Amino acid sequence: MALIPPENQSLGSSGSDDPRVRILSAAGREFAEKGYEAATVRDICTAAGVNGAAVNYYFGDKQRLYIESVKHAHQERVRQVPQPDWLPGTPPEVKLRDFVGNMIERMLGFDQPPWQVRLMLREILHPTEACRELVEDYIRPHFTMLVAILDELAAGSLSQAELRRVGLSVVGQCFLYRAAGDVVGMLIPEAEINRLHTPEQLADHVTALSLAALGRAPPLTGQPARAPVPGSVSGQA
Amino acid sequence: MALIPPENQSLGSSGSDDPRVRILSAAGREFAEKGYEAATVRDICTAAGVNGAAVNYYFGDKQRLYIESVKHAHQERVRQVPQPDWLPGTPPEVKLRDFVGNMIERMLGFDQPPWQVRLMLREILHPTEACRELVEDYIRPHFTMLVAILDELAAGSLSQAELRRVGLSVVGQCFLYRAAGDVVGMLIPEAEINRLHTPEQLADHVTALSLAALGRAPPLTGQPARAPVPGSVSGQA
DNA sequence: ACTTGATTGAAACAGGTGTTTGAAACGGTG
DNA sequence: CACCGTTTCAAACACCTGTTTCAATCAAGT
Repeated sequence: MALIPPENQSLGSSGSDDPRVRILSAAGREFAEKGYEAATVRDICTAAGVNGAAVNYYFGDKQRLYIESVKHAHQERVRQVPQPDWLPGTPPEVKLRDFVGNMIERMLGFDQPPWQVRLMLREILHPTEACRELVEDYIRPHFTMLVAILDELAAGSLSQAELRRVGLSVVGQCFLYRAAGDVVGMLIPEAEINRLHTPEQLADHVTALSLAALGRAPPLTGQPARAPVPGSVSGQA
Repeated sequence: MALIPPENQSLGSSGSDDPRVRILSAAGREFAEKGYEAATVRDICTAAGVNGAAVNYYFGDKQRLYIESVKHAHQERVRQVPQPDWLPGTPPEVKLRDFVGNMIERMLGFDQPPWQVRLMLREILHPTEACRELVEDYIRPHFTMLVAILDELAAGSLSQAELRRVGLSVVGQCFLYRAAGDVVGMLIPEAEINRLHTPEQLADHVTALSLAALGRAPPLTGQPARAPVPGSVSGQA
């Protein structure tokens, strides 16, 4: 009766011989596609090529298997797409473009397995126990980096709270394409999607819009900023 | 054997006497909270105060009940928060602020039951059969209206494709708060959430940022637009 | 009051779920 | 080889699911 599963693997081998990682990988795919309830332990084991009792042997529980698979996918993702790193003195405009491009590539990149992001997306939309770890280890560092870039761009003229709001605006623009990609595909003509909504084009668009909003690039219309219409916005406290 | 359920209700009575709407309402709440698979017909019937066979009697199927409950929630939502309508000659800046405020209120408004939006959100993230109807009846008209407002703001200097991209940027900023609200709550200090992330403040922020990006309001930093740094963005074809 | 149709009710059904069991196979070590 | 803990396997176990059944109940219509 070895209830405590062994931990002594030489690691690194994300191949196919270790039943643990085979189960984790299959579980991630299955959970991402069907959700927690609809994904069955039997299907996962079949896909992993192991016996139905293996998941309980190695993970004890379906719930703990789910949490482990989320963390596994997250770790794989971090390994695949490392955070960008810049030489000192790099202009913040370039940093923003790199950051946005990196985020979009990580969200939409076609050369990477999509199920890992889908799995994390589920966790973001409907948080469970695994979410807090995901935020602290993965999302918060990225967001902090984005806020720092925006701080450089604003040159101290915006408070931390305002910077965070702008950061959420940048993230939101990218996030929509991943989370509501199917609906976006219904709203935009297909030909336009293929031509103008590539990861590169989207990164350019989001960056250009954000820089223009911060006054670090010309407005999208090309026109100079006009005084706002009398009875309109700008109703801040 | 009346397999075809009766349709002849005098309508309007969203009260509690009609078992049909009682089931639809309970089903919407349940589906929104737990998802399609995890929500059980038994719990729905218990919550609705009807017998377990009623859902099959009135809707025939769990799946058809789900579709009907999505449509029901959507119709309720449209009734509760009608689209804004403006007098001719209203400045587009005001229209944009109204539109964004309306969208955020519909997504985040605290005075309304959140389960309807949660249900539609599930459908957007993981579309099923009910999604297409949702897009055509509900989302596309709103998006078309937004694009028209942006067209006014751009004064013809942007193509339809560019306008659509800007529109998605506007929607994405709002969408993030609804879809990833829990994660946003983890990233932003709680005091800041309560003070600066009210629907009103968010609408002001999104509008100001978007107008600034279009050159119809001063940049967020207050600084005028500067020429972009040499080797940076703007790498459009 | 009687009939007729629509609705409700409690119980049962067939199927699939996560999980457990106990024995068989494996792989080193004395 | 015999021994050992570790790992695999097929089968079974409760349990819960959506759905059906069929008798009881209700609300007019005549």
